[in-house]
Amino acid sequence: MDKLISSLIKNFSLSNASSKQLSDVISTRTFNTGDIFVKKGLIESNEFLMLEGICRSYVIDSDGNEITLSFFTPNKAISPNLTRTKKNISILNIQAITSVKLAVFSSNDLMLLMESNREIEIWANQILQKELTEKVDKEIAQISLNAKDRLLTFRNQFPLLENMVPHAYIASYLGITNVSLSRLRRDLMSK
Amino acid sequence: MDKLISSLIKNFSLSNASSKQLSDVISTRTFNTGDIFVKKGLIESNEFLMLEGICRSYVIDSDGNEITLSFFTPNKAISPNLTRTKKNISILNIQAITSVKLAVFSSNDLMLLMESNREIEIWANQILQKELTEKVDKEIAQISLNAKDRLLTFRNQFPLLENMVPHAYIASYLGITNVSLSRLRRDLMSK
DNA sequence: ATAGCATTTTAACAAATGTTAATGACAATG
DNA sequence: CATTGTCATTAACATTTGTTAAAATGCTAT
Repeated sequence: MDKLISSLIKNFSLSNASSKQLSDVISTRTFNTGDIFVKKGLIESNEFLMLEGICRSYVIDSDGNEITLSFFTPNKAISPNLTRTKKNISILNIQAITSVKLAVFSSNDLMLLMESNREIEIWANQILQKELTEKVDKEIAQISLNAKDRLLTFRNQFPLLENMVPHAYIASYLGITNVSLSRLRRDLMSK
Repeated sequence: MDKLISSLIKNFSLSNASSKQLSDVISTRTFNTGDIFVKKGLIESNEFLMLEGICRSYVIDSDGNEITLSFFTPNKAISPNLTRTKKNISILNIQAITSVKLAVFSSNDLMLLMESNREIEIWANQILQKELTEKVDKEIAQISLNAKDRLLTFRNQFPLLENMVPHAYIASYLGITNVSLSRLRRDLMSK
């Protein structure tokens, strides 16, 4: 548990004291490649911090296709519960796409800590606002950039992902087909 | 102010008592067509409820084009402050696209009321969650539907808007050009 | 009413992206 | 080490969407 505390301090920018408080309500969990640990339609009341591995959130569209909404990499928070539930029911799925290690704590415990610890309150609100501005940025990119520029933006944001996760996940994240992604990769190669 | 209270009760599903409490911190404001009353980069700490007219939120992309992110119609809340600011600075613009009448109150007043009145707390959280799920729905539509189906979805969601606001606003909301919108309108006519 | 301006539509063509199907690369398995 | 299955690439063609420019329409202020 010592390692968790130092990781919170170093990678999630929390003070020593706040990390200790948080660690009291945190447990760590591991999942295997492919595990879906948040499921659309089920009650969900936890928060997650990425320690190791890669995850994605996704939904199924009206044609039955999976659409990746976000990727999560180490030392980032997974979207706050508030932004991915409706009446405590999850509106999306979250899947481990490598083996992953997560810090897990209940939204309720976090709420209590936020009330008693100003630093944790600020920290949690920063995570929430980051999530929201990322959503706006993604929306603007999706509307104003063509597929090639969206891929370049993606590569910039997630330099390692393209070689680590199935391209189908990336294609749906970019709003294009697998075939188009492959074509863009070739076009960008030759330069 | 009586009219405001009855509007809150009827159109925003608040109880009589809660409406009264809210109305104590609410003032109404009117704006003219074209007025930009929330500006990107400026401090912004108010919440808005739509009473009359139509508004939109928008940003300027890297090519200098305006991109409409949302439309707001009567008896709906404008996106909560939390979702459109970063460190209390607005990340987008909000503009009246007809003459509008709004109910305005400070985010801080709302926070205080939420702490003392459980019903208002639930009401405000519902507005926030609705905003967030709408964002996810929009993202899914943008990725998984072609332009024609996005237009049909838009018409379903805002039956009157297409005849009331400049098509350029709608086109950027749908992620297409004005010319494409006009073409789709013709294609859909002939059926 | 009309001149002037902004918006919408139309047309012709170019570019981007989707669709389908075949091929290639690679890892897992018997 | 052959076989199978999954994923990525390629090719050919179809469709959608973008671009540019001109024409039509609508709106506003004299």
